[in-house]
Amino acid sequence: MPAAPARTFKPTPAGRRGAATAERILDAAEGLFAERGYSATTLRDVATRVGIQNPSLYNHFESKEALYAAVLERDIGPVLEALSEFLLDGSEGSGDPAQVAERVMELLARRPRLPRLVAHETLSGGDQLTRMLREWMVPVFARAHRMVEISPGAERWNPDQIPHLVLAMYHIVIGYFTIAPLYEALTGDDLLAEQALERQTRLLREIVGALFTSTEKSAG
Amino acid sequence: MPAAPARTFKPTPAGRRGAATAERILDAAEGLFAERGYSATTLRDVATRVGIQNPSLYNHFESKEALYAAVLERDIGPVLEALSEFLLDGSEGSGDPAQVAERVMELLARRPRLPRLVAHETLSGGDQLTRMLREWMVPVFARAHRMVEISPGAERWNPDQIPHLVLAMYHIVIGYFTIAPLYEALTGDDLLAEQALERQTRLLREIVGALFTSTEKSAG
DNA sequence: CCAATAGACTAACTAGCGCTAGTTTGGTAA
DNA sequence: TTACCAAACTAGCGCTAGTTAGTCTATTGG
Repeated sequence: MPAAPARTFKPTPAGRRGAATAERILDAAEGLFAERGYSATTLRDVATRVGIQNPSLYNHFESKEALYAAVLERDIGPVLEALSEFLLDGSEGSGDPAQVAERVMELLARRPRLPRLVAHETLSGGDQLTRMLREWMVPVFARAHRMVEISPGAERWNPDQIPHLVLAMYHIVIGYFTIAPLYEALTGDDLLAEQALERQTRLLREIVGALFTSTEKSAG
Repeated sequence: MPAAPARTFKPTPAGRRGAATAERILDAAEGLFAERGYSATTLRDVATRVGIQNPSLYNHFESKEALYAAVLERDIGPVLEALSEFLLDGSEGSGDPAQVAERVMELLARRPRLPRLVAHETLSGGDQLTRMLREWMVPVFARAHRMVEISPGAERWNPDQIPHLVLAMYHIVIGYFTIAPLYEALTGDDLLAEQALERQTRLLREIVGALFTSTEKSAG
């Protein structure tokens, strides 16, 4: 029996149809939190989107904060899991920045709202950032840092530039998903469409390739 | 009533000491809006930071929205002006992506809260983005797009990848300033310190150099 | 079949928001 | 000095937020 993860919220055991409603609530809340951020999202909006009255939310989550935490956990959990699995299992290219970047794009493309949630958090949560985010962010960046250090072409960079380089790659990826709604509003193009996502993945591959390869090209 | 009293026209719309207070209000509001975003910032917080009572704000700004608009305008205006001046006057390197990027870094380093304001806007303002932001964002991106098209090494990119490339550069720059407070909270390092800003500028120069140069190096 | 209960509802509370009204204060100019 | 007025203050209104209490209903296990 695998150890149950620390179930911090969910006051009610949630019966059969209750579990389904909880899921719908999470979907609605995810969308709204991703669009507007925590404080601009009201529970009445969430409830309306679900099609219930707002006090009914309390049958499934004990507070707005708990709902928010549940949304984050549901989204971040699988991504982190898949990512660290990919990184740890020593499968081909798990140490190659380009392939890691590609994998991240793949994972986020399936949860395109997560980057916006993270962006809202990193914007508003300067000091009091969600514990969850703190917990994964530091190790993930540390790992990326190490990966860059041992990548080909690392000698091009000053050691103290590597954190900046990692941040830059992070922002390219997160920023892309984050700006998608605005970009569509301004230009009409959907950055989350399959074609656009492919373009972005290809671009990312080329950028990483251009930055993490010794100046002479060594195709493999 | 006639009796138009001599009343020499006022140099400032607000009285002498009033103008100074308005400036302090703008400073305080800028900080809070940049930290927390619009809806998470209360006028009472702003007033407290200024050291006055919140109704006094209405002696200087007619509403929260007006205050917010004033903050944005005060920050964005000079940057846009300086930037378009640099781009239009045909000074050396005004068509060189690396130098433009450097100039942008310079401008933003002097107003490090502006990127956070913009980030909040682009995150929350999907549909109802501030008019101001809409007005500068599209032309700025269009100009960047054109610059990339005619830059050396443009043949490396598919035409439909160029918008993505521009976005990527945008996100590297904006993201850097945006994440600074969080980064400091997590690592203790201040990304807005002079040294760090220099490192970032150098990094940006190298990244742009690696991406916007024909594969063979042609130093000039 | 009935009692238990998950899960919806309505009603309403409290806190805090943006904002207004009316008053006081202190510097400036006649 | 005195009149004026920008700009501060205190008090509080109306509204909406998150949250709680209590009720009704329909599914379900014994």
